[in-house]
Amino acid sequence: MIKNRTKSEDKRRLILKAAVRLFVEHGFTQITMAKVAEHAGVSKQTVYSHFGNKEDLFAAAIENKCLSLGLADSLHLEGELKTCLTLFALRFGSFIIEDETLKTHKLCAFEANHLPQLAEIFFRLGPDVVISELSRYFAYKTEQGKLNTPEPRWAASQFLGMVMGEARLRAELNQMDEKTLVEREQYLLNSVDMFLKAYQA
Amino acid sequence: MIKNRTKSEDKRRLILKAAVRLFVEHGFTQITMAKVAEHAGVSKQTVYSHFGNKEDLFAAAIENKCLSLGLADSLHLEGELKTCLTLFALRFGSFIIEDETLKTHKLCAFEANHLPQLAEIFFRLGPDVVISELSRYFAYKTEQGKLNTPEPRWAASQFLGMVMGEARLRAELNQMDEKTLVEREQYLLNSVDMFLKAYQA
DNA sequence: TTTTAATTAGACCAATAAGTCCAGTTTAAA
DNA sequence: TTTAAACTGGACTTATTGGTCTAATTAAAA
Repeated sequence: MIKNRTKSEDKRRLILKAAVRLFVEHGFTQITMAKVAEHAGVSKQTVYSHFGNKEDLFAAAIENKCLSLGLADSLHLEGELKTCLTLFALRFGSFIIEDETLKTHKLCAFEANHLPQLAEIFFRLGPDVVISELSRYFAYKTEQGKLNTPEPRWAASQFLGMVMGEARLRAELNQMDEKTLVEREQYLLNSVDMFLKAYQA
Repeated sequence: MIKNRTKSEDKRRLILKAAVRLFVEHGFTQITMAKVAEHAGVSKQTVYSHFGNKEDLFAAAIENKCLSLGLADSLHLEGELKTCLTLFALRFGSFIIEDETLKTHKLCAFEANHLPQLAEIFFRLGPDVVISELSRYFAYKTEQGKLNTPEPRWAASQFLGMVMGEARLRAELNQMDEKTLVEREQYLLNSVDMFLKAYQA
């Protein structure tokens, strides 16, 4: 079997790295095991030694990708309320229209039907984290008397939905246009104002 | 060549119908031309006679599906403001978590990379219609003095985002849970209230 | 050094699928 | 009835791919 020898672990990392890049860019069916082996600079047999079959390799690759997307960077919810919401809106608003984020999301959503575990991983490491963190923050701010959100999870859901907005719909379908993009920052600031107008205590 | 003879047109419709059902359910790569022919009760050659190749058949099927999803049913924006928004939220909120709607959306988003025309069709017949109609309605209500939305398209974007909410994210990834589902109507009513609190004149 | 695990390159297998071809049959128009 | 278009079923070609097997090579541990 495979132990944690240095060389072997190196190969494993190379394979995973290549798999992540190729799968996220081109999807499950378009990528062959031979291509992964080639891009990893490794023989096909070695790929099969480390990851038993294509589906397992795919799942490992997606999980790895989800963890490395950098979602956490958007989640520093500290400081004064409005500043905090604004910062989150701008950061997370950029994050969700990034090419890598979108490709991963679309891939997981699409393959969700025949690989349920995949969608579960993505949801748990992605949307669920964000909604939960935001809920917690809103509950806290309500407790502090700064906000009035009796249902923090609903408020989180609403805020997230607004931050996505038209830009997210367009980006997902490769229909982003100049107008939506240059107006995006103003739109996000406006959404924060709108949210506070409805929920500020 | 193929004229508009009755029998021939019938066959064409049968093929398209089968293609729509199969492609939407299982995606592009999973469906073979032989399967389409079989489900349409037609020979493979006939499929190729009517639609030159697999990609053309796919595009035709998706366009057909987009037009028949029944989006328009959500778009009767008439009557008193709050009633109208509530009705829209409930109808559209249901529409976007329907299985057929989701499958079509995910398919188009996923195939958007290598079939750009497809994503364009979907965006034009789907999201774009909704945002535009809602914008128009908000502009009108602002003109009437009932709302105060200086940027109607932003407000539309925000309202749509809220209507999607957590349920949409979950449904897309097959992670719908009981709680989110039974609370959905209350959530949508709450979103209408929240929107009006921020934007009612 | 010896031995054992890991890797490699490439042949190989079985299955699948897009698209073509064709001889014979059905359909419908003239 | 004649004729031409449309359809059928199935064989066929060509190409791809997931996965296995093997003999030879390399690397590391004992």
